[in-house]
Amino acid sequence: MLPKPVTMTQVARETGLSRQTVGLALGERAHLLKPETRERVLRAASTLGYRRSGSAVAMRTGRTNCFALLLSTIGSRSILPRWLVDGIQQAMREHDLHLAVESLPDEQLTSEGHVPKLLREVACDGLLINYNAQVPQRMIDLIGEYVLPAIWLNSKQDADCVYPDDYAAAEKLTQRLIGLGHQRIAYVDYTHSAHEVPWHYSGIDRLAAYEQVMMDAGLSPQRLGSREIREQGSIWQHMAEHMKRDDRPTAVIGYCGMEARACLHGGLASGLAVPRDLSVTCFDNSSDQGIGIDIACCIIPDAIVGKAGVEMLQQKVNQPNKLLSPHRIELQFKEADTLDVPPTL
Amino acid sequence: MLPKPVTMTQVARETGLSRQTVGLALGERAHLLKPETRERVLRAASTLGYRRSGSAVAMRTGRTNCFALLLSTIGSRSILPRWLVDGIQQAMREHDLHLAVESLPDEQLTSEGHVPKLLREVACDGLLINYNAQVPQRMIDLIGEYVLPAIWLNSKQDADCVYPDDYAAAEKLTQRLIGLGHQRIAYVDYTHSAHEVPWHYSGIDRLAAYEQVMMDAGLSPQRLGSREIREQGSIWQHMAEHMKRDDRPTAVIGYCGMEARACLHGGLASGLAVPRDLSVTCFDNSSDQGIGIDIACCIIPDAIVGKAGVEMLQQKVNQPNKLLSPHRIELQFKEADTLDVPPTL
DNA sequence: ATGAAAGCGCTAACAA
DNA sequence: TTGTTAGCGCTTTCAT
Repeated sequence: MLPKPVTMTQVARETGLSRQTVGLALGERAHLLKPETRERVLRAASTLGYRRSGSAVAMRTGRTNCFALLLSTIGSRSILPRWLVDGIQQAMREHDLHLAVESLPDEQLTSEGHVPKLLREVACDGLLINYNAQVPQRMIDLIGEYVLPAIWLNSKQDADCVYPDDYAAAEKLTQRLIGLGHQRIAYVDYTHSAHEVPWHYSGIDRLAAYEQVMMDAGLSPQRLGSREIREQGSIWQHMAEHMKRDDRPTAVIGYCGMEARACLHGGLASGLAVPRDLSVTCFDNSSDQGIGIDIACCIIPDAIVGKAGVEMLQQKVNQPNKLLSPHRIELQFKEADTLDVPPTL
Repeated sequence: MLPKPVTMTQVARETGLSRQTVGLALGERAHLLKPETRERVLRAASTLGYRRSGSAVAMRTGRTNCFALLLSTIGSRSILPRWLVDGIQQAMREHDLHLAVESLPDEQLTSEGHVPKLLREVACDGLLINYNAQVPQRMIDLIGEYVLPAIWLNSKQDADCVYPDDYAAAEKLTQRLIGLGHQRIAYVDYTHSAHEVPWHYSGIDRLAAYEQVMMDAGLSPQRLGSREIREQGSIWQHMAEHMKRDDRPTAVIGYCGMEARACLHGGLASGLAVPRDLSVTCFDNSSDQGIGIDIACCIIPDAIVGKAGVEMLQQKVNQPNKLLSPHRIELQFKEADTLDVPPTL
C-alpha cells in the first residue's frame, strides 16, 4: 500500500558509509564529520528522499517530541480560538515539537471504559488541557491515573495553569470608563445564566472586578442580561428597552463581542449614536468579524496563552514533580471609535 | 525526568507469561487465549499502569495511525472552524487514528530550506490539507516531493478534495427568495475585493450561482460591497445608504454572517424592519454567535467535510495511486425569522 | 494455548 | 574521523 520510506541503511549503502556515520551526518552533531563526507550524505539523503522515522527516534530516545491538546467537543467547555492554536504551534516549532489534538465527546469520556487514544497509548510527552469550564470529573481522574505532565489552558487551577488575567483587565477597563467621566456604566452578560455560577472563571472575574471598581468609586454597579433572556431570542430588543430609560447607562462593558454588538444594535434601535450617546466596550479575541464595526475591547491574549502553555509544559516534562504556580497573562486594550466621554445628560 | 512507561515485558514478568502472550492478550486476537490467562494479563496491565507504545507499534507495523492537518497561520488562507476539527476527530476515533496539527507561517514555508516537521519526518500516514485559498506554490511542491497521501479540505482541486457545494446552495437560496416573491435581491460581499478574483472558490461560486439564477428568472443581479469599503470601516453606513434608495433590495444574500449582520444593522439605521421590510440571509457555520439574532442561512457543513476528508484519506492510504474524484457536500438551509415575503412596495 | 526468535529504524557508548 | 555493538517495545512467523 504505502510505499516504504527510505531508511538510513539505504543512504549508507548508497554512500558506502556505515549507518551510524549517516546518522551522525544527519543529526545535531554533524560538524564532527569531515565536511565532504557530510555533504555526500546529505546529497544522497535528499536524492533518495530520506525522511527520518519519528517513531524510531521516539523509541530509541524515550521522547515522542509531541504534546497533545485535549478538547471537549462541547464548544462552551473547550473554546478553541484560532490564535490559541497558532500560539501553541509557534512555540512548538521553536522546540521542534509537534502537536496532536484530541476532542473528546463528554458522553464517551464519562462512560467508564472509554479512554482517549492519546492517554491510552504512550504517544506524547505531555498534555495541554483546554477544558476551560465544567471540567468533567472523569477527565481529572484520567489525568491523575495516566501520569503525564499536564498544563491547564485558560482555566484557573491551583497549579500548572495559564489563563488571561480577566480580573485585572476588567478593573482597568472600568477605571478607564470612569476616568472618561462615565458614571452609569452597565455590565452586560447574555452568555451566562442569571441563576447559576458562570461556567468560566472569566464570567465571575470580569463581573467581580467591575463591581469592585464601581463600588470603590462610589458608583452603583448595574448588571444587564442573562442567558435566559438570550434564549428568548430578544437580546437587542431587551437592550433597546433599557436604552430608552432615563437612567440608561452611558457606557457598557460586554462580557464578550456578542453583548457589545447587541448593545450597538439595541442602541441604534433606540436612536442612540455610538459613541456620542453610548460608549461600548467588551472582551474579545480580535479574530472576530462580528458586524464589521471595530469595537473598543480588551483583547484576550490567546496566542500568548498558547505559547506560555507550551513553555510551561516543556518545564514540566523536565521536572514532572515540580508544581508550577498559576500564570496570569495580561490583556491589552484595543482602542476604537466606540469609546468617548459621556454625553451631557 | 519523565518516568519510564511500563512495558509488556514488565507485565509478562508480573504474570509469569511470555511477552508474546501478553501482546496477544492485549491485542485484537485476544480471544485466542484462555479467558483466564487473558484476564490475568489485563488485570496486571491495569495495575501496573501499562500503556502501549505508539512508536513501537508504528515502527513494527509501518503505520503511524496518525493523520496530519496542515494549516496556514494566515487565517484567510486556512479557515479552521471548530466543527471541522470535531468532524475530523469523530471519524478518526472510529478508525482509531489520531490527529496531528501543524500551522505553517507562509513566510517560513516559502523560504527554501524550511520543511515542516510533519513532512520532514515519517510521522503520519497521510495529510489533510486545509489550505483553502491562495495555496502557496511551495506547499504544492512540498506535497509532491514528500509523497504522502493527501486530501484537500474545503478547496476545489482536480482530484482528492472535498468541499461544500456552494454553487448548488446559492442556487437553491436564490430560488427560494424568488419563490417567496422577491425580485430585488442583492448579493452582498464585503469580504472580497472588487478588483481581484476572490480568494476562496466560495466567493466565486456563490456569486456565480446567484447571478445565473437571477438572470434565468429574468431578474437583474445586484452586487453590493467589497473589501475596500470594509476597510474604510463604514459597512453598515454603506448598507444604510443603499436601503434608503427607492430601488432598495427587499432581500439580501450575504457572503457570510458578517454581511448579514451589517445588513441588519444598516437596515435598522434606515428604519427598515426585518423581516417585514427586508429579508436577510447568508452562508455561515452555525457556531457563530454574531449579534444574538438568529439569521436564516445556508449552513456550511464543516463537520461533514471533516469526516468525509478522513474517510477519503483512509481510502488514499490504502490505494495511494488512485485519484479520488472531487467530493461535494450539500449545504442545509436553516430557517429563521429574518425571512419573509417581500413588502408590498 | 503459549513460547522462541527475528527484526522494524534509530541512537548512544565505546572502540578503532 | 568513522565503525562496532547493543537494544529501545513491539508484532509476526513459526514452533511447541
